[in-house]
Amino acid sequence: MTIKDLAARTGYSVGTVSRVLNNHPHASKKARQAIMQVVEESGFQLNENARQLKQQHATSVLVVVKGTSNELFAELLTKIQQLMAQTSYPLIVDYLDEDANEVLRAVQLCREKKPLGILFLGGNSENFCNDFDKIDIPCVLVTNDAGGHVFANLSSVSTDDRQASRCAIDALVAMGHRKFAVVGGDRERSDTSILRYEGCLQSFREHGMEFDEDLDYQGVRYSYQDGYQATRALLDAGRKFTALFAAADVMAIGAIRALRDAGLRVPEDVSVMGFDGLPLGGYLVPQLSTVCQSVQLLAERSVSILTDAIENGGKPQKETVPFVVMQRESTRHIGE
Amino acid sequence: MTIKDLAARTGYSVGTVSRVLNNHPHASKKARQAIMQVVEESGFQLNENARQLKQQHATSVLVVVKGTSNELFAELLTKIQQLMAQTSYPLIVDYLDEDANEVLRAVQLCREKKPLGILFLGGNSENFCNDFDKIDIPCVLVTNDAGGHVFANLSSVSTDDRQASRCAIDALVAMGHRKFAVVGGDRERSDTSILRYEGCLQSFREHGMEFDEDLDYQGVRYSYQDGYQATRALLDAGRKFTALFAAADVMAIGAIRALRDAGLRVPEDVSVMGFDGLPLGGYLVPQLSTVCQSVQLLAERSVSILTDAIENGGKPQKETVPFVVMQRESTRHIGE
DNA sequence: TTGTACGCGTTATCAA
DNA sequence: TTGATAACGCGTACAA
Repeated sequence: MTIKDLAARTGYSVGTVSRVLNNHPHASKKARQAIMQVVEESGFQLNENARQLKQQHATSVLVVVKGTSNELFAELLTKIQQLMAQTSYPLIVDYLDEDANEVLRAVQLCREKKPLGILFLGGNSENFCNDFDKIDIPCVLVTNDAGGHVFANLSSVSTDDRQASRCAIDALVAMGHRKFAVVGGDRERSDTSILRYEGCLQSFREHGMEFDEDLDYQGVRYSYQDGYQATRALLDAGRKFTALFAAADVMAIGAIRALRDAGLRVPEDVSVMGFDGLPLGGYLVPQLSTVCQSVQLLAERSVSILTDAIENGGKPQKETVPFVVMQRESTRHIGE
Repeated sequence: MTIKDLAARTGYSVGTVSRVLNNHPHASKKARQAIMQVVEESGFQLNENARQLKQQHATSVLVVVKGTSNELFAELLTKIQQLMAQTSYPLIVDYLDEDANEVLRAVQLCREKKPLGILFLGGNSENFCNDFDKIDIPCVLVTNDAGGHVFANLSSVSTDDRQASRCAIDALVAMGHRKFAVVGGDRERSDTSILRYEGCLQSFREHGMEFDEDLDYQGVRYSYQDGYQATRALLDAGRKFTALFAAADVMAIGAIRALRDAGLRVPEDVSVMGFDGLPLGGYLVPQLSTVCQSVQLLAERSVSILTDAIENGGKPQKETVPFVVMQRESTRHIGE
């Protein structure tokens, strides 16, 4: 079934059929009705390949997800899909390994799929520096700040990671904690990890607290297992701390298990604070105290900025969305 | 950059260029070298749209994922991606809402993307009955049994859900439990839920135990929240039980929290057994006892069966993969 | 308002 | 082994 058949069946020409199908002007009401009638009946659909070959670009929006088992991104993606469902842009989702180069992948996908815009869920600054100039469609970096870049087609929507982790530490300090351990990401390669770490340091400094950057920090991957092992390493090294800050909820969960395996109770012996605000955290025993990112806002603003850029050539925005430090059961006040 | 340019640059014709690019015979070594040389230099890539328009089908495999926040499927997908990366088939992943019709969606995607085969992660028997005859490419239903269907292009790879949940209950009975509650899925609409429930009933019957199908069973969605609320409902209704079986780990986690909020300890007061074997379960306090599905085997067999069907016209298979009942910390022996 | 005809980049058929 | 050329299904300038 092609527009040719459709033309034959309705007595109109392919030109008219095409115009009707694309809602172009210059088609009579009568033609419109007659053609749409047959379309409904037959469930006809335009051939996307022919269409894109002709138009030289798709009508779709691409989502590049970095890291394949990331709860936060999964949630974000769900929200984004809901929002995009209200537009006419089909969504193409592409998953990458955590340490793959998302920008090069995007360049390739641009050639293949010719999307109208790209949403990056996670990303590495270095990759953007090196190769983003090869991309010329509107893009939004979600959960990462693009502040350092000057590209005319790159926006970003993120939580202020530095500020957020600083607040988290501040909150723990306010509860009387003075000795900390931090389980975070790779300080060399992950922008997010660097910012969250810097936030910690800033708070430590302001409160005049000691922190051994090598011994009290563990830079690992964002996973249950790495959170577990990092905490174990801290304990094995004999580090003493009353509070542990994990730069992601999944690591916090691994950390809690490691503490418990070492005979320590949470929060009685050690307070644990996570980062992200995954729904899961609210069902754990103890409920996880955490820095809650607003998935809703992150998704809404990203989609809004991207569609605006696509449709109206909107200028790139660098936005930050609010966060909340949630004190639940895995942290507690300790005596002076 | 098109094959025309490539032809011009190398002095050969588009025909020869196309043959070289597709590894067809009848192209001289010399031509091959000259052309590939320029391809390397320029990073040329064939236009996928033109290609598929001409060939009338893509070279890709489609994965239809039912339910957008399903940990098990997320894991499965990761494994599948790894396995497929070793083949030449690009993967197209499509997510659906839990109660959308995956078969109709697949029919639509077949028209749009013309894939070589489809992997269904989750699916509803009824939908397959009604509309699967509209699909004529090889398909594999993963985690669900297609035993009831006779389609010549539908395989399945799954855990024997009935048997598995029966074993889970058997294990709890062996630990001395006699009063049960079950938090499962919708018995009306989800095949998996029905099978897991039937497995429970079978074990109850064999051990001559009482179970009130209406009062001791909660049919809800597979989520933390629904697990929590279902358990709460059981407690509010005054049901007494020493063991709770949840048909999914996520529900078990919600259940444990609900028990604890009601002042009950796990496993001292109530033993809780989940289903799926998510990695997360091993890091919880208490570690979750569960029926562990083999994600590895599920993925391997599915991919293997699908590629065999695509490449060699292999006949449809209905396979079952082994499971393990893992006794960890959320279940315990109780006295007679 | 409608119809005709060309070209998008590729593959495949047929001659050479 | 190669080259010319006709499709594939669609959008659109141009003509009517």
